[in-house]
Amino acid sequence: MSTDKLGICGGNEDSGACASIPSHKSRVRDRIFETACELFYRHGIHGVGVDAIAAEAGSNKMSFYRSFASKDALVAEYLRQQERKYWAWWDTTVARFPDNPRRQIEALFEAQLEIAKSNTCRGCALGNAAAEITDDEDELSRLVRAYKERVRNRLHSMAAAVGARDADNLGDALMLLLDGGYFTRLVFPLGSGPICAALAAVRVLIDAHLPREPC
Amino acid sequence: MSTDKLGICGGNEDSGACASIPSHKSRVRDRIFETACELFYRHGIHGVGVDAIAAEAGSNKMSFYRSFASKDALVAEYLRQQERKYWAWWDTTVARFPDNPRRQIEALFEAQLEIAKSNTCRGCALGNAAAEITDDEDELSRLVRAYKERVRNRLHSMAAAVGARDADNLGDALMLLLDGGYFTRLVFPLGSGPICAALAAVRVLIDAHLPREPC
DNA sequence: CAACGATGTTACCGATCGGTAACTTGTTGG
DNA sequence: CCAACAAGTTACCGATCGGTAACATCGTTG
Repeated sequence: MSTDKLGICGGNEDSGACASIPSHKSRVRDRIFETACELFYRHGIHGVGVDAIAAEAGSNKMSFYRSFASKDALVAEYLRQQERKYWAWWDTTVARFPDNPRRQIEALFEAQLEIAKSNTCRGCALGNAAAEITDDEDELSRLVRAYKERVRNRLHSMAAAVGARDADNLGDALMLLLDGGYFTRLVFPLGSGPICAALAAVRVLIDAHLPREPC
Repeated sequence: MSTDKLGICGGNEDSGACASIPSHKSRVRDRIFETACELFYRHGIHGVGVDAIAAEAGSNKMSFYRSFASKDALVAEYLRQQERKYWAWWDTTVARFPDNPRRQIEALFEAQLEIAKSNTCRGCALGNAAAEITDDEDELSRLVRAYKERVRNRLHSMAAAVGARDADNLGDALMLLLDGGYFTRLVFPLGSGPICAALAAVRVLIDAHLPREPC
């Protein structure tokens, strides 16, 4: 119950491709970071302490603070990586259907459902963080807000590409279905929740926003 | 910045109608409880301590523990009241259109949007709690799960009443839109978020699930 | 007035939290 | 072989947390 990957993220590790980090001086750091990501996703940010992270990574608190300036810095890095992984998943999912915007949208919801069937899935990491980070206008809040706005913009673009009459309206509806799937997945187990109805709703909504051709 | 009501709940206080409580031995208790509900909703459950609740209510921790067995007991009562208020809001909203299931559904989303425009709205109290309560299979988790399942069942029933061919599928789609609205409201300010597109999507989905009549 | 119950006040407890200092171990490489 | 550095270890700090004990105050009621 430890080495399985995060639920909501696509896949590929960012091995080495992350800007100009001092190279391989960070074996322990990487171990701690991966452990922290798993624990944050599973038990929430408030629910995991620095001691627990270091211990679960087979290290200790002092080694943790040699690699991270503070817990907040770690959390910010966690959120940023979640977003990077999310967009990687999004891009590879969409790339399977170039020049077919409608299939791209459907593929996104198909892939979301597939991930939701994993028992390690606990919805959207960034969105869950939004429910925890309530206080001030700090960096964490801005991170989550910017992410959600990017999702919205992308859906608007895809709705426009599919030829919707009111692209923003269709994109917003798609976002409600997407986030509704993530949100309900927190409560409904495995593949039995309302998220199973998302793809059918997506198809209906796209059809309704297309210029008349049926009939 | 204190006496305004909760954002997501309809209205009416449960003045006196709550089973066989020892009557009026609880002036302080009520004050503390109301304060706790506001703070829990605004800052999350983990983000509010017993000291802060008692102080904000003009009392102190010792008086708190004379009225509540523990913080967990208070949280459970908070969640139960949120659900009671939610169903009261739901019932009064729906009751305005008896014998018209379609208008009932639309009215729910209209009322949700109206509440979402309030600046005190932070989405669904029970749902937000689900993102915080991650650990065990305790009472809080069961409370939230039971609530969400009741919402789903009600939407299934309403979809059946409206005459949908696949009522469960339509009800699930409605639930995705509903919870998507709550979830996105955590991040998007006031009435500018994707939730504004919910009602139009609801109408499209209902139409699509009705036995053919257009054309 | 006396007595009682409800409330406020202060001090405290043990646990946990984020964060730091000082020292030791172990590996690597010139 | 020895210097250098990464990592583990232990102990500690102040703050905060949920929760409790003991005592002071106040208002009501008989």
